[in-house]
This record gives sequence, C-alpha cells and structure tokens, in this order.
Amino acid sequence: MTVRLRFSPAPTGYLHVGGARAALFNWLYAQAVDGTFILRIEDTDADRSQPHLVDAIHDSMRWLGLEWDEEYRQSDRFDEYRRVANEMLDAGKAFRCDCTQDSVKERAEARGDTSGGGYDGHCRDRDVQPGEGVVVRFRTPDTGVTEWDDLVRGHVSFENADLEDFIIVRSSGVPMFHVANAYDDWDMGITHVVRGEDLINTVPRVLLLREAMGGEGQPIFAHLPLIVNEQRKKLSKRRDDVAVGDYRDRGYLPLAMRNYLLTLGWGPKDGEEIRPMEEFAKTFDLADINKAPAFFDIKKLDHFNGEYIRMLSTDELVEVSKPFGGAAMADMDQYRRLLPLVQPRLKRLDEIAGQLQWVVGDPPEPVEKDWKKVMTKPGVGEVLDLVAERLKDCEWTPEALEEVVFGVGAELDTKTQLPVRMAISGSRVGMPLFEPMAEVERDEILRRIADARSKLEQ
RNA sequence: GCCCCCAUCGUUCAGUGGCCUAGGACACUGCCCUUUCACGGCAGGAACACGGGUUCGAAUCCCGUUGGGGGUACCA
Repeated sequence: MTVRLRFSPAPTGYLHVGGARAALFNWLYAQAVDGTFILRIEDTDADRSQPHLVDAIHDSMRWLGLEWDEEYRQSDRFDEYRRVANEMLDAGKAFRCDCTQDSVKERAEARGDTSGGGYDGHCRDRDVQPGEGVVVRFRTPDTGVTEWDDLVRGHVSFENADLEDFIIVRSSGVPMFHVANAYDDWDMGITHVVRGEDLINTVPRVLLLREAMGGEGQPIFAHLPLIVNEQRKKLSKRRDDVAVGDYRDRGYLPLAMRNYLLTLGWGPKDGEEIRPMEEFAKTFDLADINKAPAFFDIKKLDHFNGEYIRMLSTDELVEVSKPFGGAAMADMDQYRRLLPLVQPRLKRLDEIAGQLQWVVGDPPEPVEKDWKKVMTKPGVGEVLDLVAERLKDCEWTPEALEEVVFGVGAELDTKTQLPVRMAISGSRVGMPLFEPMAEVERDEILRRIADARSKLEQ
C-alpha cells in the first residue's frame, strides 16, 4: 500500500513556522518512502477562513519547495460530511441537541462540574427535531478507552468517559472539523497523520467518529513536539514573529529555512545538519522524532542562512538578492562585481543594500563611538592629508588605491586603512575597501576625505 | 479543576544498559589568519532536574517528586 500523507492547514492565518515544519515533515517522509503528499485546506469554519489566505499558504509552501501531489478543500465536500453525519444520526450514534451554550454551562455549574466543556448528555434521548439553534452531537461511549500507538509519543490512551458528547454539526448545518477530518482521512486513504502535538487531544474523537462512520482501521499517527518561544510557550501568531512570508521578506533563503526547520525535533545521527534534503530523506524516519518541545532559535537560523548564502554562485546570489539590492542595483555590472565582496559577511539578504550604500550613494553618518575610536588617534590627520594628496593623481584602480593607502602607512609607520575606511564609508567595518573604493568617483572620495579632515579639526 | 504530554550544555540535535572521564552544531570566550569586519582554522568553558528502585553495571528501564507545556469552543 502506498503511503499517503496530508498537511491540513486552516486558512485562518498565514503559514507560520510551526505549520511549515509540520508540512515539511509530511513532505519529507513522503519523499523518503516515495509516498503521496496531499494538501488539504480545512476551511469548515466559514467565519474564520479567508480565501486569500489559501493563496498565501500556497505561496509559502512553494517558496519552501514543498510541492504537493493532490489538493482538496473541505468546503467543497460539505455534502459528504452532512451525509455521514446524517447516517450517524439515523444509526443512533449521534443525536440532535437544542441546548444553548449557556444552559449547558449552567447545568454544569449546578452539578459542580468544572471539568471543561461539561455537556451532560441532556438531549441524548429527547428526540429533538431539526430547527433553529439545533446542533448534532456525537454520542460518545460511556466506557472503554480509545488508544493508538503514536510513532513519536508511543502508546497513548484516553478514557472515553472523559469525552463529552461533542458537536459534529453546527446549528448552521455546517459540519465541524472532527467529522470532516475523520471522514477525509478515511476517504482519502491517509496512512500517516503527522501534525503538531496540540492536536493530540482530538485523536480520540476523530478515531471514535471514524469507527462510527464505518471506517475500518486507523491511520498511523505521529505527533510532533511543539515549537516554542523563549518563554517556552507554543508559538502564537499574535505574540511571536512567525509568518513564513516575513522570513522571506527579511532575506532568508528558503532552503536555509527548510533545513533549519528540520533540525527542530529531529537530527541526523552523524551530526551533519546542513545538507541537501535528498540526503536527509535517505535517513529520515518519523519514529526518530523528538518528544520535547523545541525553541525556535533565530540565531541558529541566521547561521544556517549565512551558510546557504555562501554556497551561492555569484549568478545565483545576484538573482536571489534582487528584492534586496535597492539603489546598488542601478548598475547591474557593478552590483555583480561588488556582491562577492559582501557575500561572506551576510546573514540575511536584506543586509546587502546597507553594506553597499556608501558605494552608490552617501555614506551613513558614522557612529559617534566608532568615529572617535578610529579618528582621534594621533597621526590620523597626517594620514588623511597624505592619502588625499596622492589620490589626486594616482591611477584609479583597486591596486593603485591600495598602494597609495598602504604606501602612506609604510612611510608613516602606521596602519592607514581604518581612518580611510571611516572617512569614505562612514563605518569601521565592512567589505574589503579598495575594490568598491575604485567604483566611486575620485572627486567624491577626495571630498569625503576632506570632510573627515575638517571634522577632525573640530 | 479535569484530561494528555515532556524533562541531556544557554539553545538544538546525538546517545536507546557497558564504547560516556556524555559527542556535534548555534551562541559565548581566547588564539591564529587578516593594515577593517566577516569567512576559515585551532582551543576553551558549559548538561544527563531531583529522590528512590531494578541491575554486576544506568543519561539510557521502573516508581515518585519537582518543574514546564498542550488541551479542555457551534476554532482547527
């Protein structure tokens, strides 16, 4: 039997790193065993689902290179969910209920029941007829346990008695996700359900429904540990910076992102954690996934990203950096010449424009502390004077410029690069100096040195 | 409250009874390379939450404690 996996996001927000990782693990396992990877949009909640977010999810998944083989949308399948719900109703496995949320809560409080939902089975045998405000509830077994062997968590079991008669069809007539989820996994022949641990509590309900609707067997479950923030809490869209699209916009490379995500909850035995996905696919196994939650460490992501940036050829870097080059791309030939110089210094693509700024426009205002540190040393004025003097009629090539600057250094027996760099680039750090310096007009360089010289006098 | 789960360096992954005086990576510190900063190289500090068992032997198995997390909707 061929392995079939699905990633089932609800289009209620942008794809976030937790979802992306769930998608990745599904996708990777499909790759590993040559199975089918399905994208199923779980949009049964019309109020929260937003159609344009489906496109956003598509975009993010494609960006990460997580292509899917089949796609479904649950809103196209409401009729089927209603059909199975009605069958359960007819078979007495579900019943109509006209209790309001308030009345359920009141009765629970009256009983002193503080155990969550607290529906008491009030309408189980009241034979409620269809109508306004009427929902369909699943009649959960009062005894027994629902259990399964989870690939990552091991044997898990829940007491059926702890499950209330949950709603499977809203009063609007639209089925709830449990039904859709249980039916689809069965109907679509899903063999492995790989998703976040936050969904683990829904498994008993889904399993009970599957059985009630006549679905035989159960899929193999694998519940991924959560990705958490520095407070060790589940990443939240509101609180944390987690949309995949935002990472793209900040200059992260999709392969770096995807590679990093894979190391959260899983690691190759040999410790080589940066490598092509095809290699990971050879050894990846759902059973090896960690149980403990993992912190999303942006510092390590940055490192991965830097590594991936350094792996790029100049052509590739030029291409991929286009959204980030800004003014530096006015002259593409020049941009191409300069890019290799900044490449080893990059953690993110959005740093490019800033690093090239002084070559294609005005240098940034120097950081006061840095300026002082470099420019208040004795002899700096003399260095600047002599360099400026020789720059007036030297050849305007990187080699000649280096000779001038270092030549002055040799004569005066001092290091000359830093003051010159500070004067013309406004910073004490950055890419090698002379190649980009030769890209700037002689007069402009002279003017910057003169400016720095006069600032020295103040 | 109730249900479920988790626990190795600051972070992350490896380790599935002896190969562990616990390994890699990120971060951090130092040195080397370099007339800047990075990159690269080398070195260093840094962990099996605690308490009981089981065993000749426990990071690895069992129990408890503590700490943390997830769920508890006419969301998914």
